[in-house]
Amino acid sequence: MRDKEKRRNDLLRAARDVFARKGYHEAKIDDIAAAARVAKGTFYLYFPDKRSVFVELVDSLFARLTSAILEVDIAGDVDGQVKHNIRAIIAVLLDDPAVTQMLLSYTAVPDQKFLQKIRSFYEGAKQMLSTALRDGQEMGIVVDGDVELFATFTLGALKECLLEIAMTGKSYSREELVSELYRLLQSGYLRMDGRTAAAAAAAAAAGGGKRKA
Amino acid sequence: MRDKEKRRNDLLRAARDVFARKGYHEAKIDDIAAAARVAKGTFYLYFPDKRSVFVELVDSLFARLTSAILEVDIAGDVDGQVKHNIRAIIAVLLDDPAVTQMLLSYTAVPDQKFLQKIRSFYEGAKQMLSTALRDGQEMGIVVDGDVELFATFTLGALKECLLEIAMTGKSYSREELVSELYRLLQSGYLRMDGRTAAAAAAAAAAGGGKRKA
Amino acid sequence: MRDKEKRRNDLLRAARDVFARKGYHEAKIDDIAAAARVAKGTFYLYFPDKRSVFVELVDSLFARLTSAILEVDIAGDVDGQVKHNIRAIIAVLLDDPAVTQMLLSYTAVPDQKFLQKIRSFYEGAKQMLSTALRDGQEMGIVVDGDVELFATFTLGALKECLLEIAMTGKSYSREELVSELYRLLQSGYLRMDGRTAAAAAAAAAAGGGKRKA
Amino acid sequence: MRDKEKRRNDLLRAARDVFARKGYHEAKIDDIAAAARVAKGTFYLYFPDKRSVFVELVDSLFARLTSAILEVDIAGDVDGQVKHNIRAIIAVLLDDPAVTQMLLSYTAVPDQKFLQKIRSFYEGAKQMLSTALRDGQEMGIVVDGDVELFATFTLGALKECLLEIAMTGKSYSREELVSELYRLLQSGYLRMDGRTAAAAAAAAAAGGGKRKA
DNA sequence: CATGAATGAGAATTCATTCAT
DNA sequence: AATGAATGAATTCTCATTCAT
Repeated sequence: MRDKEKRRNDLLRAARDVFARKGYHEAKIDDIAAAARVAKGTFYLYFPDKRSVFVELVDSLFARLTSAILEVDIAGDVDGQVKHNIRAIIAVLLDDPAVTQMLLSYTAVPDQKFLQKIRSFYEGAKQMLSTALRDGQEMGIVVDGDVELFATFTLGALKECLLEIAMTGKSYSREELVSELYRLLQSGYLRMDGRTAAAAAAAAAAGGGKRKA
Repeated sequence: MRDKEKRRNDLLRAARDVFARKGYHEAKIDDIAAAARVAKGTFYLYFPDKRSVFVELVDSLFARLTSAILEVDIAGDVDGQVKHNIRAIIAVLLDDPAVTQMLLSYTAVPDQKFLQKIRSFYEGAKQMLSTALRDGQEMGIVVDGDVELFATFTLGALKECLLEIAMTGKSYSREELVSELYRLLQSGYLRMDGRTAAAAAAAAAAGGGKRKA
Repeated sequence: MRDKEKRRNDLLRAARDVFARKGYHEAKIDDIAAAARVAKGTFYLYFPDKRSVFVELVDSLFARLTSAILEVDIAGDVDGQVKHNIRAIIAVLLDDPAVTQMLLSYTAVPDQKFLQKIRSFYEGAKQMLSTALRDGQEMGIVVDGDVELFATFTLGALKECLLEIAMTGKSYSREELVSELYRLLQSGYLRMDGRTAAAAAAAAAAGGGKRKA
Repeated sequence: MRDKEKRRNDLLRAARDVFARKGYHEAKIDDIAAAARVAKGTFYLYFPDKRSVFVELVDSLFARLTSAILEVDIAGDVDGQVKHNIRAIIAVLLDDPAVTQMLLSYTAVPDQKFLQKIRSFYEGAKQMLSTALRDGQEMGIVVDGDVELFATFTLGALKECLLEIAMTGKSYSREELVSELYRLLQSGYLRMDGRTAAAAAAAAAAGGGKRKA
């Protein structure tokens, strides 16, 4: 049992490395098996096919991302909670730069169906953010304008930063990164005079907060 | 004579559509030939191999992008020039959403070498922007902080907007888009009091202005 | 008419050169047409297919060889006639080294069927020679032994000499070559005391003489 | 373990037969695989490509030929050693008539580079022989004349004999063949009065003896 | 007649997946 | 469970041949 689990993880890790290094199509089952030091056939004892390892890797990153993000409680220390979320996202993604790269760069995706899945993830994030920003506008803490454009803008900025780190291995101190990103969000399109509203928008911008009226 | 040119364009267009629809690896020569309503062999009369069509498509977008951008003359109407550049970039990319998608999403790139090329393009853009922002800091019109991070942030935002438009076909009026983007740049990390300085930084943000003094 | 003939010859010559330079399979119709400075389609106005040009080239060499060789008249100057035949063979083959190379080296033959044809040509030559040698043995001017082996030996020697000349372009003076070959034939397995018998065998060795009891 | 070796040999043998029957270009991987009763892909588990099987077949014959030939020691029983070499060459070539055919007839060679290799093999043999004959002339046991021509003549004779046997399957008793060939060499252009000198030249003619003093 | 663009059958090679050991 | 040899569908690219202009 423990052994099976271990072997499976070995394969996942091997696959992740090979995918990151060569991209999905250039990564051969032979490469993955070799990297995991097992025979090619063994791969198929743990995964039904090539596609499924890739999907599992990205899905697991999705999942970690989702569970790392805390729902923001407006009654509490919003500022801190937002920073926590940013910190958590960064931690999750930077802990797995190889998969982050796959997720963010779209590079080497198994097929159109999977690409669709990634897109809808972003689409969902964008929707959440847009809604939060629209609320912010009503509260007067977000400047007038097309909130969907604002959301796209924000998401793109975040993606690019994380992608660069994942790809170049450039190592900002995480705390530095968190505060810089936070500042950019704040001094960006936000014109806040109260911390609550700012937090609401920022939390949304961080990608995972569930708003509460 | 004219016929050959036309046939070549048919093939380019067909390839572009199939690449956009299926991604590089899923696009088979048969698909491209079928889309162009010619036999498979005909494809090879116009292109040496599959890779080269893809490269040509993206290269030509690069070229159009490069030639569309005007060098900003600080002595003149900087504001207008910057807006012109944003407008030009948008025009070029939106005129060819399929290839824009390939360029911006990195989706299914033929090989590592080509991926390198795209990356170095972005790297170059980021460098230009960073330098401009650093100068802006000296002039006091850009807030203190890591300019490379600012640059990454800005580029990502721009890419995401254009990518979304390219992929969803969402049709902002171009003028609306230009002014929103411009405003986002301005009200972002920029803290300007004179138009010249703002223009300088914004021009750089637009990706192509060469600063003078 | 004259024009058609000329164009046909241009193509034959072009094909010969390309075949000699690249071998049958590497020689493309495009190459031949280009060498003849005509369009690819034109080739097919003069030859039904690729194979047929090759066959025609070799067949024509066969024909020239056959017609160049004089039947030896035992009553006359046998010595001179034999030398004439050797001279003629050499002249024919060295005048067309490219095709000689094809014929002799078997290099790049269109298919098994054609190879068969070349083989049977040699087989015939060998049979003629064997018969002549057997007669020579009866007359006591050829040493005892396996005449077919002698014939094979002789033919091989002749082929190798001509092949080398055709391939390396080494230019013996033809007269020198004739006398050396003649001497080799004479001082080889022949042990003659009368000129008649020697002539009979030598003529046969030269490949074309029809014996007369 | 043993199985892999066996499968590899099956493929080599199958390839050899198909090459001999159809020639290099007409031999398709499908044919070879079918002859070995394996799937097409299996071929590529044992050989990187079509060319390499061909090369391996001919190279291995080269190697067997080279290792079969003993350096002639002039102090010993030269006559016997020369006969041994002739016998060895014949044994090697007749044990593998299919590959002998490929080697000797040049039939359908994979490419120009490979042709070059075969040619340089013969060129080397010719050079060795020429040198030996030149020395023989100085010793007065080889008639005056162009030694390169003599060498070419000799090599051609040898090749033709072996080729014929390989192709027709004509089965001389090997011993008969050896003595006939030896006699032909001796009673050919050689005019010897002592056995040593004769042996020296003959050894060279046999293709592999290195002369001493 | 000449042209050369178009064709598509055909070949080599790859690699995900299967399965006997 | 593990192995790795075998499979063969799938894909790219070639080039002799055709045929509309």
